[in-house]
Amino acid sequence: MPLLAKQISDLILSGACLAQEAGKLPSYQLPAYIHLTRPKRREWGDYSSALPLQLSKHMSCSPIDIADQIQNHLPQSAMLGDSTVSVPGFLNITLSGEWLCSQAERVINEGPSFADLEHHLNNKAQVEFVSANPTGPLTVGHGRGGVIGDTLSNLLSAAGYQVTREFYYNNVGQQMRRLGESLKIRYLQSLGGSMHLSEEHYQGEYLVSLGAQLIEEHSDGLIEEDWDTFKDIAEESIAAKQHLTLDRLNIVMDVLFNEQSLYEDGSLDRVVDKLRQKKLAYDKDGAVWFAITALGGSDDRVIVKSSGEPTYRLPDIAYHCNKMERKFDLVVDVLGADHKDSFPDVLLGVKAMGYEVDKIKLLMHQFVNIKGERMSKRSGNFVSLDELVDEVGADVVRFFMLMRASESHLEFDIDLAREQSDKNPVYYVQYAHARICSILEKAALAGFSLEDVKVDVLIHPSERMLMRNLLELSDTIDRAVRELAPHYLTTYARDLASSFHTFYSDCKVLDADNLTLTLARINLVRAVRIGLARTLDLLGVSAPESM
RNA sequence: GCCCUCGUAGCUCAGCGGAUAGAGCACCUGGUUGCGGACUAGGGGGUCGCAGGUUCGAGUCCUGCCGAGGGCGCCA
Repeated sequence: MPLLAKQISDLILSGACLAQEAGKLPSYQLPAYIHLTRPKRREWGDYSSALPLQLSKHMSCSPIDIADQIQNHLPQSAMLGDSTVSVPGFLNITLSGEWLCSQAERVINEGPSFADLEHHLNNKAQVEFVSANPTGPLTVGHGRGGVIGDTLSNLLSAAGYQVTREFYYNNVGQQMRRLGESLKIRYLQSLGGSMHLSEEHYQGEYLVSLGAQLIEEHSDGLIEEDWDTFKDIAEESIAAKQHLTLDRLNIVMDVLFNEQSLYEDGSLDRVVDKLRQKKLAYDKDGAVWFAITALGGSDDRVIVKSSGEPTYRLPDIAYHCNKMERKFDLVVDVLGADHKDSFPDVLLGVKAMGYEVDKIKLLMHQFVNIKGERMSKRSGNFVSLDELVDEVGADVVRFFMLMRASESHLEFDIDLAREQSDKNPVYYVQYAHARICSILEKAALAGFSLEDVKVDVLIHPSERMLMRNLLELSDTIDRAVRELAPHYLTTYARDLASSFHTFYSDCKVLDADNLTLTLARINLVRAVRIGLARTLDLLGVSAPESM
């Protein structure tokens, strides 16, 4: 179905256009789309437009006159209930209550996809997220990126995109060497050796237990192996555990892309060669530099060290070129605040390689604080994502991670989430769903026939508000996709649940004395259940039938 | 020092250039001889960090300053 806001916008623009044709308004190029606001006061209707205020200067008319003329020329429409003009020049639209409630039938017929969009039906999107290196367990910060990326992917799918969820990891370079060394030292320590980790090494307990595990499996048979062998063992073990953690959060990747493959297929050399051809790469101090300043960037950067090893920038550029080769219409990098600074350099590199970089978007997210303490992987003293899921459960983690705008810091009070879990917003939403299920179960037992339902009996303000909120799911998906802002979904979920709870206390659904009203309300509730379940599904949160 | 993000109620935070700035928690007062009280109705509580600017209109856009976090490596 077309977006609610778009339909209203079209109505108002038609009215303005018709007024112009009738000579009641001066000719002036109208915008293709007008922004609507949701007024705070009920007498201002469901939607307001400030178009008359914006046109006033260009048309040399008073805003009120313009609003009056548009109102007089609004075309007939089933969805249009009432319109008013208010000072200083707003045009207010009230949706038809009967039309609103008639939409319940449509939602029921269309099912969970009722709010899906068709804007991007033949488009391909790729979302890269988490992208943790295989050097330790996932942190709560990775969890935030994971939930943001996965939910955004769900939203893109709902908007019509064919989505690829992708996880990129660096499995070459210095840090992997340190990982291998760290594990070897832990292994030797378990055998009674007196070697110690340096500050550069990974201190986490997970390598201690992995070292001990190696002794069970190989006894002292690995003593002669070098760090590279231990690196392979650690990488495989840690990566597997990371994906088990993601599984617990309902996050499953489509593609695991590793840095090593870019070395093996010659991608890195191709980037360097091409940059050299374009005079955008040069040699200095034994290293190869990327001439970022020549492209308008701040500083030139090394892409191949004097040791012959690439820095992370080169594979990052090659990887994004690879994404471009795969012909995605939209590429989203979900990055933590600590990694986002490299993004402009990568774009410059990809652009220099001859690709259109407009398709590549950044979704940056700030860190997560647990009880005010920042977590660090190297320190070995952190709350892992697994521990967080252990404490509060996957549903709460997913919902909480999306309650804040990505660019805001997120304070996750683990004690509060655990102790006062009754008051968690996620339960509020889930409770609404469970309540609905309970009602529908009773209705099913009563054996109502839903053949011939009259919707014009749904006249209570709580009923129309509930229906309006339900229909706004499409608009919410649209906006979340346009702005890459998956957190709009949690706000929407709370609003819809709140509308339902209000409706529930105002309107008794199963009323033995009024069959017509009962049937209409059952249908309304069935539609709301579909919308609520769909919203939770997009969030990756379960929709329990009882709790 | 330079760059990025944030600064809104006691706390945690929403807020799509529009009207009298909202929610949850906390505090206070009401509501089921009723479909799930994990609910609901209401109340108190605000110099939207500060100062300028753009605009008919700024919490929202621009500039400067202050504060918090992050980044500024031949680490990723």
